[in-house]
Amino acid sequence: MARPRTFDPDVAIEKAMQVFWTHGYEGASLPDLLDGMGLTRGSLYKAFTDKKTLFLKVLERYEDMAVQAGVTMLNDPGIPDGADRIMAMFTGAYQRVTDGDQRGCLLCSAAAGPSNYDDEIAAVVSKSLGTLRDGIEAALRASPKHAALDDAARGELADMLISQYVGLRTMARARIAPEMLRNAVRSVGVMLA
Amino acid sequence: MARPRTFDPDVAIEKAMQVFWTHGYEGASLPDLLDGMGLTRGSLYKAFTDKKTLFLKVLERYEDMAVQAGVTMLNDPGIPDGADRIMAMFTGAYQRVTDGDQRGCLLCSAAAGPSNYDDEIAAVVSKSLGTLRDGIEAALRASPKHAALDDAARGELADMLISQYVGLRTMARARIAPEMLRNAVRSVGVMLA
DNA sequence: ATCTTTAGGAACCGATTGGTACAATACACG
DNA sequence: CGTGTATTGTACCAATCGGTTCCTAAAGAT
Repeated sequence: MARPRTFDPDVAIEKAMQVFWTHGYEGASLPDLLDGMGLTRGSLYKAFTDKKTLFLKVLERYEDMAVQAGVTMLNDPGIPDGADRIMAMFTGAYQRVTDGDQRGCLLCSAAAGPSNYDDEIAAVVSKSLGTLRDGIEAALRASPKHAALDDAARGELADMLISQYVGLRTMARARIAPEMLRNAVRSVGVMLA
Repeated sequence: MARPRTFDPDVAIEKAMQVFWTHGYEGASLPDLLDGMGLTRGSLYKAFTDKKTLFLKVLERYEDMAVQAGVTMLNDPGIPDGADRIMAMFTGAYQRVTDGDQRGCLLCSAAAGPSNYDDEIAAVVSKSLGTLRDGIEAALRASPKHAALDDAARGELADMLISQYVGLRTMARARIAPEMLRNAVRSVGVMLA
């Protein structure tokens, strides 16, 4: 019909995700995004409406990617004990820091930032964190030690663990001493063991 | 010598703290601050140099106020068991949310935001979180159940608890369902009991 | 009363913010 | 081979950003 777009919206969102991840929502300027995405204003606004809409799309993508990866890990049948899967998630978070990634979690940064005054962003953040929480709960059910707990206690433990995860990744972004993060993870391991 | 200033720098910083607390560092504009502090540009820049310097002063004030209040609570001799003091801190954090304060923790927001690219801010954040962590560790020593732990294990537990606290308050800012926060706190209680 | 020193306030600064308008462009289809 | 249609890129927009300048008002010191 007409001139086709020369960029793939999916990879554009992927690139936008990287920009938001490092700079945060408010910290990422239009030039930052255009630069990182490799397109111009006209294309961006035509394809993604505006900055906030783009960010919401990025958050959805983050959910489809990072959150789902976490849930998959939490359901990994290759690790028989669900508690071990949870620990894999925590040690993975610590591993990221030692690998030099100190951007933390996009979701957690969004939680601490714009979600406080923007309902739509807050809703997406809540939903994604809920998804991860449910993954943790399912993993707990697949752990002999925690399968014995009653539903309420197990649910509360899942809530605590998701909160622990948010804290860990938030502190990672603040460049807290890595040993502190490692120790926290270790202590989670002791608790779950 | 000369004309004295008509405002108290201490209360000005206090007011600035409220503005930064609700809007975050990047989200708080100069007009926001001038409005909230009740003074004009000339006075602000004369007294506090610039926005970032003001924010650093605010963070110090936050440490002197909120963090020290936490540490005091963690050392409260009126509560014999240190674990109970820690629980008082966590239930207090939850209480804030049910009381309608969803601003979370200024320190945690700073951790998720500017501390990622600003060394000075990151340093103050780390220091304050470290202070709180040490308070938790001391409280653990004053808990019969945890006094028995070896130093390493107790220190790791303190690291985990401060991370838990950061996560809790970050999620509060994202307006996560309050029951989730309450459950997380409950689960911490189970763990420490 | 006068001098000195500083606070206060408003006008102003260039840079940057997110967003828009529009003309040039390039492809698909008749 | 036009022709229509959507994309693209650029120029531009008002508003706001954090910060500076400069003049006046005010008050303690002498």
